[in-house]
Amino acid sequence: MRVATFNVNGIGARIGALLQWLEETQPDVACLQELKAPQEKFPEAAIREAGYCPIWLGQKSWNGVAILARGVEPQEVTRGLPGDPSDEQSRYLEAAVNGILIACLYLPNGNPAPGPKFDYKLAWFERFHKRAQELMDSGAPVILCGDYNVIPTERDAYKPERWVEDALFRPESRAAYQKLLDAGWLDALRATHPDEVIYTFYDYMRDAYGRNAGLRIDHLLLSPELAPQLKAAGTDHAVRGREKPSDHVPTWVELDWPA
DNA sequence: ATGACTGATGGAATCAGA
Repeated sequence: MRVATFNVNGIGARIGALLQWLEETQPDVACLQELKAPQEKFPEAAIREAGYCPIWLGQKSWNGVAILARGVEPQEVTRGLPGDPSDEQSRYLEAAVNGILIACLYLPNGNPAPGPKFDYKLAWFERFHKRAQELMDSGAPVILCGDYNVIPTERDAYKPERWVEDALFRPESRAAYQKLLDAGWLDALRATHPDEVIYTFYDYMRDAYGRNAGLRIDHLLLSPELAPQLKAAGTDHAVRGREKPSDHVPTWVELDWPA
């Protein structure tokens, strides 16, 4: 079973590239972030024609997440990150697919830091810690995947010294990510590629992709129950080099699990 | 420190992204 995550940076602008990628790689589950579309503008028909059943949480202009399952309806578990009813940003969805609990997240960017946006990021992270622990305690096989907006370590940035003051790389952000790993979640890409330079984001500006000036900020974290089933993980790097690409690269895990 | 790119909104210029 293959589970992928892809920050599409606008489902409207990216529908062609998304359908091509789905057709080529046939993930069993695809988690999408940054739909940048209101609920009613999600291209449900086109995605169903491609063989995928979607659930989604939209929002005008910004954010927005979706979970697509190939040939089966995702069973929605949670809509929106629990813990703050006043939070109106569409950044979190959970669904069960083939007996695996899939959490799709788009963690706040947090810049500029310090400031209210960084405070929101850290508060969001705390709520996420709480929810992640509940899921782990349930004993179910779980994948937490999406755009974490965290550069975990120095090897995950092309020039780490340029990011030390940035919300993606500040000590608070890294510590919050590390806390997940300490709790027992497995960073699937790093686990399967301990020393490799792997990036999942390239800025549109100054030919970042051509210079391989990237960041690794999209992550798939496996619960201890699921970790032994990890067979492979990687990125669909070439997708970033096509016409009208997202600035993020699709990222995936392959699990020894019946699809 | 700034700018360059891109998408959405709204129908120009601005915000947000990372």
